[in-house]
Amino acid sequence: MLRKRSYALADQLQEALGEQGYRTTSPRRAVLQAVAGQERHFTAEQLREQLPKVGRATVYRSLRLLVDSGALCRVLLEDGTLHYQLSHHGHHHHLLCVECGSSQDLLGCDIEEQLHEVSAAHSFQLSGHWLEVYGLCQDCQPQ
Amino acid sequence: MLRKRSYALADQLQEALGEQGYRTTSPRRAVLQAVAGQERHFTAEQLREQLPKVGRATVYRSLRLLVDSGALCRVLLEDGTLHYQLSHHGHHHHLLCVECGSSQDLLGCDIEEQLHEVSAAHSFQLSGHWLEVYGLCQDCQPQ
DNA sequence: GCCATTGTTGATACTATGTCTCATTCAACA
DNA sequence: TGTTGAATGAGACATAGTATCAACAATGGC
Repeated sequence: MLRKRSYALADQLQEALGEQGYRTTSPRRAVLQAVAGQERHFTAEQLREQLPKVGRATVYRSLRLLVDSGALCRVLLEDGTLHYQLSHHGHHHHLLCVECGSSQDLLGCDIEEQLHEVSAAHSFQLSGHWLEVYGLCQDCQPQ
Repeated sequence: MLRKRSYALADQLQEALGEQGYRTTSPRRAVLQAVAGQERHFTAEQLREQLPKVGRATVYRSLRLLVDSGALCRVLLEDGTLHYQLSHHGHHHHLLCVECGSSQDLLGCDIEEQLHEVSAAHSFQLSGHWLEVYGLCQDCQPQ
């Protein structure tokens, strides 16, 4: 079931890359399947460990492709390490649990709007931003 | 004038570290003076180039001390590089100009409050966050 | 199906940005 | 002034990538 979904997702990613003119190669497919099978955010090296037959450079290149195409997003953990995560929505932020490492997408928030206002007040023309939120998810809070 | 202010600032930083039980050593003083003389955010390596006689490890250790003590804050640029910057205020965020590299502190904004609300709505117990804002400062905007 | 084109791969070297180790030095205090 | 433990610095190590380039292979035209 999960596996089935992973394959479907991998195919979908593959197709998206195809539409952008990228070729379908077997290392690429392996990376996509591994990415599609991740249940939470992961590092490039973690992914690489799961793909011993794929070259390091290829793993990194594929990750970059996926980030550029919007299928993956980068997540900055509190310890400064960069992780990757499947991105189902457009631009969004993460609620990262510092205890169990889970992450929730932060939706329905008008932070952007507020940033625009504050920027305008500083005569600053906003073009982008980076936001990560750290804390404890419901399951990790003391009752 | 600037130089005078730098020295005063360096002394102030030194004193702050002293109060926390750290010793006054000459490499440390050199780092503090270099930090105090920076006009904008800088990388560890940039600082190190200005201190050829101080060991690499010492520069990094001093930077960490200053960040921990709150005198410096880390700034994540849009290209992913980590810079440091004198921190006059408590917790705050930066408006970073992607053109000229200047940065303004983001004050008078109730992002934190809003984050608390949104987190609560997700049953998430917020403990910290990281926010950087990118764009064009007033001087770099096409009139 | 075969070939030519050109994107892709992977081994490896390199870069950037730190941290760790440990023998030596030196600031602070008695 | 002597003692002691904190601090230093040279250099090894770690992490997270990027660059190079010869070899390979996916795709499209024939």
